[in-house]
Amino acid sequence: MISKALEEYVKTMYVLKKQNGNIRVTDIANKMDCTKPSVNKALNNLKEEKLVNYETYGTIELTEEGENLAKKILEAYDIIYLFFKEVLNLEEEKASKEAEKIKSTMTDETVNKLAKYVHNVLGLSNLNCNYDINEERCRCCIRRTARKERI
Amino acid sequence: MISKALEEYVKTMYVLKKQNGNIRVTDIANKMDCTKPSVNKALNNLKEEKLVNYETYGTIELTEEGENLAKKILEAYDIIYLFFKEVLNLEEEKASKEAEKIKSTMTDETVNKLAKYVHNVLGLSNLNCNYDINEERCRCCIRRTARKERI
DNA sequence: TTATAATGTTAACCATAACTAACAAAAAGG
DNA sequence: CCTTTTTGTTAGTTATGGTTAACATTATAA
Repeated sequence: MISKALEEYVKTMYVLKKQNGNIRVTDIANKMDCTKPSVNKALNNLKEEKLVNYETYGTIELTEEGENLAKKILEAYDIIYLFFKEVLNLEEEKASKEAEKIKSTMTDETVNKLAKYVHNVLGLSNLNCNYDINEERCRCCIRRTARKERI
Repeated sequence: MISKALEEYVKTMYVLKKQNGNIRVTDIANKMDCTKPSVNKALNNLKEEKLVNYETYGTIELTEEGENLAKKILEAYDIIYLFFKEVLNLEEEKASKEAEKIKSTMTDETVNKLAKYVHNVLGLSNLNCNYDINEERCRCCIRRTARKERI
């Protein structure tokens, strides 16, 4: 299991790739509000873990495993954010902060249960909801909306 | 703001005081599954933060501030645990683990909103529930039960 | 095409929070 | 009371994850 700190780098890289089409040390550092040497160190660790492909001064890419991890983290964020915002009625900003803090701690099982719960409560209900953390899109509603909001 | 790691010590000390009437380095180490030097170092840090009173080889006590912090953490745990167990229907063990991980990250506001939500959902409902993180006991139900279960 | 700017890396350092090994103090038992 | 056991402390090490300062490389633009 990799650390939360490293997971955060993976997530950020995934988002940058979607946004910019590439991943650069400076952009990661800006997005994460840290320094370039910190990013560099993280990249080396993630390379060790086979989550990232890169060579010194070369291009940075997430491996497939890295991408899957990023997706999982983003999924968790989306669901937790929705719960806080729509179910508990927290302000967007607060819902987002809470979701950020929690997203990397929950097991897949918990995230899935929460996802189904949120679906039902929000009246998008569909007791056979096929939400699955590894799918590209939830079949009955929520996920893409949440995703779009944040990225 | 003190670290999560230190908060965990504060919580453990509070529980030990309730259980044993006193707080000892060895007991903390056992409960937290860490070594005595780690505890010693934590105590020195907490003393700096005025959360603990103690002198070398002397008795260990939480200050009032320390006690309040411990209560707050335990309250948060209780509510989150209930949510996972009773609302999401996680197994006790899993609900407990998830609550442990999350309890120190949530703001008071979020914990309070979650508490009210859990109250309502569990049909202990009382829309004017006066649950307050700083009170000794929730006026309409849950808290003491949850507390008893764990300590 | 070469000087300059932007980007990326390395080295050395700091803080947190854990550990082991060794030692000091206090408590318990003979 | 004095020896042994338990308890607590100190010193030194390790790992993670951040920092700054200095340097190397790549890209840009005159």
